[in-house]
Formats: sequence, structure tokens, C-alpha cells
Amino acid sequence: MAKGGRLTQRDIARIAGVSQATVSLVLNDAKAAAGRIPDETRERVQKAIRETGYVADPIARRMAKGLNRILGVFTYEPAFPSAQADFFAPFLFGIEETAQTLGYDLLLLTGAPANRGKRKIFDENNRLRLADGCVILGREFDRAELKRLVAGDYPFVAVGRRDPIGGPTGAPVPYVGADYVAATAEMVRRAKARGHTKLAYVGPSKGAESSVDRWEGFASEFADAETAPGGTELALHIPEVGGKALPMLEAIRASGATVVFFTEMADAVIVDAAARSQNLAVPGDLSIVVLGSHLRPMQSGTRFTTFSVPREEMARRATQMLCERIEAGSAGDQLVLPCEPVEGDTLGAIHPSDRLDT
Amino acid sequence: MAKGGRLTQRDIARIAGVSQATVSLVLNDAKAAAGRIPDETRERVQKAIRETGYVADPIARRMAKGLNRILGVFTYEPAFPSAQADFFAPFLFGIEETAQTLGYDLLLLTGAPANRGKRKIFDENNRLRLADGCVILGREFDRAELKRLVAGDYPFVAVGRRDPIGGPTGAPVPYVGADYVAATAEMVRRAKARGHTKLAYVGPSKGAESSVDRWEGFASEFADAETAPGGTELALHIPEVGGKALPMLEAIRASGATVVFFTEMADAVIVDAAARSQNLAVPGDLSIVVLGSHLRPMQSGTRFTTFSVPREEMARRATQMLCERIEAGSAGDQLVLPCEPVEGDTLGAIHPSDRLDT
DNA sequence: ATTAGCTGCTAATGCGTATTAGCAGCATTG
DNA sequence: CAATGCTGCTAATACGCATTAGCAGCTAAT
Repeated sequence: MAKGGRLTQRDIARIAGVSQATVSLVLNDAKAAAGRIPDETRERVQKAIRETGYVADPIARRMAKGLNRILGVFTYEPAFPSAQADFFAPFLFGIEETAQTLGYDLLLLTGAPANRGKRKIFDENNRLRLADGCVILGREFDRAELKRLVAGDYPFVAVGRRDPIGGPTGAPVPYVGADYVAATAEMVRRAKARGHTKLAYVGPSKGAESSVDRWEGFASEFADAETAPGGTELALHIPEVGGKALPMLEAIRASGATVVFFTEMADAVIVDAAARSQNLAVPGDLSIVVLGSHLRPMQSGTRFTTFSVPREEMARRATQMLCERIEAGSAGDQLVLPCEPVEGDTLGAIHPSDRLDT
Repeated sequence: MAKGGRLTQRDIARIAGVSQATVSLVLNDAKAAAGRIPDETRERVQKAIRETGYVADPIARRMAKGLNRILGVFTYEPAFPSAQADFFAPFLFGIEETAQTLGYDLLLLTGAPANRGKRKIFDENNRLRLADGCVILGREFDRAELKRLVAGDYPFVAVGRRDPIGGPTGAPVPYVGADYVAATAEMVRRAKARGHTKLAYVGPSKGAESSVDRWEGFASEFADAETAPGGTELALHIPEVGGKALPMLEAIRASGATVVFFTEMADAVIVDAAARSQNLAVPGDLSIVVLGSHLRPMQSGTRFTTFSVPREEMARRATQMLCERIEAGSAGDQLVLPCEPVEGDTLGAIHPSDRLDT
């Protein structure tokens, strides 16, 4: 072992009595210099490698060759700290699984932002390039950064649908998303099928793509209902999320809505609890639908009617797509996965007395 | 942007009308060439950087400088796939949190083993060196690899106590562990305090350090009890883990043990269920103690008497220790964290009828 | 006998950065 | 006026590897 402590190809070369280039050729083997290196020499080099336990420095390798079979994972919010854990974990599961299968390591870009403040991709210590490509997670993206990414030639795939850059006809963003539009519409249809006509909605109608999509799926079910007598009606819309339970519940009741759709599970949990504590039956007196959740139900005891966002599968597909971009240089495309409806216990038939009201 | 697509310091240099070296000096700023570069030039370079959005290639940086503020995380088992998730997640939380605080990114070494089989650190595509140092997780370590790591100069810290290499007086392994010995002994003392004298133990007495430690803590409580009349007695020891519920339960009952210690929560869960289904009261007829668990209780409904292994804290401390090794070149040491007892509902006073038996 | 072709290897170069030695040009000093 | 010191920069090199051009030495073909 040379002075630096670290073993290099030069050391192996000296031991085996060949040149550094030969060592490299033996290592990268077969393909390139097939037949060009006799077994005798090859064996001598491999012996030296075995005896010293030499392993090539991946950094130098990457430096020379360009790729290193590492996938970056960038999250706009810290992925682990407990609040976010349940949200991110399924994504990480899926990414890790696929990365492992495809023989990639994972680089979690967790680094603290250089200039205190928001996390940024194009930070001054941008480490992205360390990886061959990168999966991007997060509820809300920085559009400017996304634009730069799309314009650049660095392979990436977003998890979650993303609007094209620069309007509907703009440059598409490679992503794997969930079909919130269809899933939400289906929930509304189920509510209508049980006689509900006055609906409440708690959650934003604009902002992140996932919010817009849910709202779109929700709103789409009104158009064709207008014509029918006693058509479906939006009784209340609370765009703010994370409000207090009682005020929310009161507003809902006052609006005459018989079913309320929440974009946030947390809101549903507290309103559900508040309702029950006031001796309101769920779904007897008020039905509750949550627009998306993942498998591990929150510990609230209530099994909400909702649909499950296939987070793991999204992550798997995104990782696959990324690897294709890297390996085949493909452009990446847009993929939307269906969400499975979850029956749950909180969507019931409309209360008879409410039915008379109409 | 030059041909390759990727922007380099040479490009910036050309734009700003200086040499590549100057660009590097401006980037690494202040310290080295303080005063050596006039503001005018500095500004010109920075302007070029700003306008092009140049960011230094971290690979080349690492190549030249040696460090890149990346911590590796190596796990002998896949970290995410759901079975392991609950075990590894708290560690990852702690590592990520600390890494983020200290300004490191995380490299998850998930790569599939090159030669199908067990995961190995010294694989032929050893990627460890990509990171400045590495945290190693896993229940059971490969001693040969550990030995090599200790002998080498690559900074690492193990999570979980590890025996010194080559016997008690051998080279110590840097680690952050949990004090299973003390925590287990405390559990036994609590059982004794409630009158239990015939104990059963389900779990290995050798193998991984964590197993040995638990057994040692357990066994240590017998020595001083021998002298007393009606001293504590090991009524049954089932070294195999993951057995069938009924045979286990029967063996325990047959042995006359009034309390059983499990190393595996999973075993406790099924035996507990089996007991209850046979109308045996827990802890009325049989007390159950689980030797270690983490915070999120399993969904079995039963709150077992146990102690909590501070996994997150272990991970935090390990990460800190690793960073110290990297930055200060310190050797790393051995740290054992206490486990908090968890009262739970499954350790009760001995049954009167059993008391008479003695 | 000359050429051509093959084999087995090596020298040289590039990847993008950090770093060091040192070169001009100018000001100050002796 | 020469010697010295300082300022502002650059040339050169190292990092460890992959890769290419190409050199010797030999054999086979012309």
C-alpha cells in the first residue's frame, strides 16, 4: 500500500509487474480487450487484486467514465422527520426497492440549504451531479427550478403530476403521478349514488397540481348534474386546510351539506371526532370522504371512505423511468396511475330527513 | 455552455477573461487567497457564474480534495422493504436529521450484491469510498469485513454494540449501542419484585451481540439469587425464535414458568394471543416481558411490558461520532445508551396459586 | 525479403477541480 | 540603480481511473 494509505491501480500494477492500463483493462474485463490479454497475465493481476483487497475508487471511476450507478433523491421537504415520515416513506420504499433491483445506490439529497431558507436544487453546493439522475419528491415544486431542469440535460423524473412548463402547450415534465381527477370524481359519484346532493369541500382549489386535480375531479361532477332536478350542489367550500374542528363542523352543518370531502386526512380526523363528540353519527348524520391516503391508516380508529394513492408503485415506476432515461437516453414521459377506492365506513346513504328537505 | 453540455470552470474562465485557477480561487474564496484577488476581478468571475448558473462538479471536487460531505449508510439487509421498515426507519430518521443539521448528504448503499448472495461491504463495486465515511446498520455483522474495516483507515461507526475484533482485548469497534444488559436485568428484577421465581426465556443466548447482551443481563440476575431460598430459576429456555404459538405456550405452561421473556416482539404477540384464546389471563396467569422495542407499538392491541431501545438517538449519536471521525480524524469510541423501561400491561404479580407451589 | 496482420502490452491523455510554485509588473527601499 | 517585496494572476500538476493510439515482437502471406 502506497504512502497515501489508499491502494491504487498503480500499486497493483507494480505488484503484478504490469502497467496501470493493464490493470484497468483486466478490471473492466472481457468486452473491450477480449483476447488481448492472455490468461497468464490476467491471472497475475487478479491475484494481486485478491491479495491486496483492492477496489476501484468509484469517484475516479465516475470522473473518467461519467456514470456511477447512483440515483439521487431530492425532496423539497426533509424526508424523514416524523411529521413527513408517513408521507415520504412509501415513496422511499418503492425507490429503494427498484434501485436495488436495478443495481443502483441511492443518494439522499438532504443537505441543509446553503443560504438558510428553502431547499433548492440549484444550490451553490449542488450535489445533484453526483448521481446519474434524480427522482424529485415534494408536494410543491419550485417552478423556476423545474424549468431549468427541463431545459437542461440532466435526467430526472418527478413523482406526482406536474404541469408542463410555460402553459398547456409548454415543455412536458417527466413524471409519474396518481389520477386524482378520476379518483375524486368517482368518490363524488359514489356520494351522489347514495343520495347526497349538497356537498362540502375542505381543501384548496388551486396551488399544487395535486390540489388542482382533486378539485377538478370534484367540480367535473357538477356540470352534468345541473340539468337534473335537485341537481348536485356545492354547499360549502373551505379552501383553507388545517382549521379548527368546531368551526369547520359548524360551517358544514350550517351549509346543509350531508357529505364533506377533505383533501387532508388530518382535517377529517378532527372533524370526525368533533362530530361524534356532539352525538352526530358518522355517516348517519354526516358522511365524510377523504381524497387520498396511503395504506397505513392513521390511528384514529375510524376507517374513512377514501381512495388509496399507490405511492410505492408510483415510486417504482418513476425510478424505472429514470433509469431508462439514464441508460437509454430516452426523454421520459408522463404516467398517471389509478387510485384504488377504499370503501371505509364514513360514506353512508343520505339521512331521510335531509332527503325531504329538497 | 461548451460542447459536452456541462459547464466547467474553464468556460467561466473564458467568459470572465481569467484562468481556470482564478475561477477556482474565487469559488473557494476568502480563506486561501485572501486579498490576493481584487474585488473587481472577483466580481467579474462571480457575474459569469451567476449568469451561467454554473455549479462545481462535486465529483471532480471530491477527486481533487478528498472530501465531499456525503455520509454512506450501509445496511446488511435492505432497509426499506416493509418487513424491515419498522426496524430501520427510526435509525434512518436519526441519521437523516443529524446529517441534515451537519450539512451532509446521505448515500444509501442499497446496491444489489455483485455476486448474488449476501450483501458485502467489500464488494467488487465497493461504493463506500464515495462517501467520506459510513454508518453501518444491521443485526448481524460479517466479522471478517468488520475486521478489515477496523484495520483500514476508512471512517465508520456501527449502530449497535460490537465485540472487539479478535477477542476481549482486541481492536475496539467504534459504535453506539443500547444497554441491553442493564435494561434486561432491570426487567428481571421487576419480575422478581412481583414474586416471580420461575422464568422462561424465548430467544438465543448467543449469536449477535444484541442477543448475547440480553442473555447476559438476564442470566446475571440468577447468580445472586441462588443463595436465597426459593431462588430464581430458569424454568425453560427456547433458543429458537419465530416458533409456533401453541407449542411455545404449552412448553411454557408445562415448565411451570410464571413469566416469559421474549427477545422478539413477534413471538410475544402470537403467544399472547394464543394464551388469551385459551382463556389464560395475561398477566393474571402468565406474565410477558419483551426485551426491547421501539416506540411505535405493533398493532396487536396489547401494551407489552418492555423497554424502549432509543434507536433514533443511537443513530443521531452514531452520525455525530462519524462526523467527528471524519472532520477531526478522531478514532471514534464506544457509547452505550440506556433503554427506558416501559411499564405496559403484561407484567403482573405472581398468581397466588403459583406462589403456593414453591 | 518485404509486407501485412496479429498479439500483448504501455505511454499518454482526459475527466474537472484544488493547489502550489512561480512569473510578470510595479512600488518601495537601500 | 539594483535589490527587495508585494500584488495579481497563471501554468502546471495531482487526484485515480478509462481509454486510445500505437509500439515492439512475432507469424503468415506475397
